[in-house]
Amino acid sequence: MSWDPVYRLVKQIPRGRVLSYGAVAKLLRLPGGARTAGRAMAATPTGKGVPWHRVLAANGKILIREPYSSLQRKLLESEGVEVIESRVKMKQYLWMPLRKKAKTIPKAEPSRKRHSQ
DNA sequence: CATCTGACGACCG
DNA sequence: GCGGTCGCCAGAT
Repeated sequence: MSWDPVYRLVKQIPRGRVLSYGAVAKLLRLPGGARTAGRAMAATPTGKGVPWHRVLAANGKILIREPYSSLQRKLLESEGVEVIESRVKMKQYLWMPLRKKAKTIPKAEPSRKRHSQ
């Protein structure tokens, strides 16, 4: 199975934004749904510039185990994505590829403004 | 070839 | 919000 389409999509996720496995599967119409997207990510080749850490569970939780979970969290936080108890606020960081009728960001941005807090 | 195992998610209690 | 079940399906054993 060629996961190329998956990696191509993931590469488009902007810094500081995330996508869920289910969303990836849906956008690409992967057979098998979210789990297939998960399989693709598990097979992600490192060093190809694929921001695999920007893909989370639908509820915003980091599902993978150590040591990758720690790395994922670290990478997300380095992009300004707040991770609390292995979880992020999907409502806030979820990204939607801008297509014809897609709305923009649900709410706010990763706050590239002040450092209040 | 038969089973098991997940980087999932919707559902239910 | 959390844990268990079920459907899904490609690789690994």
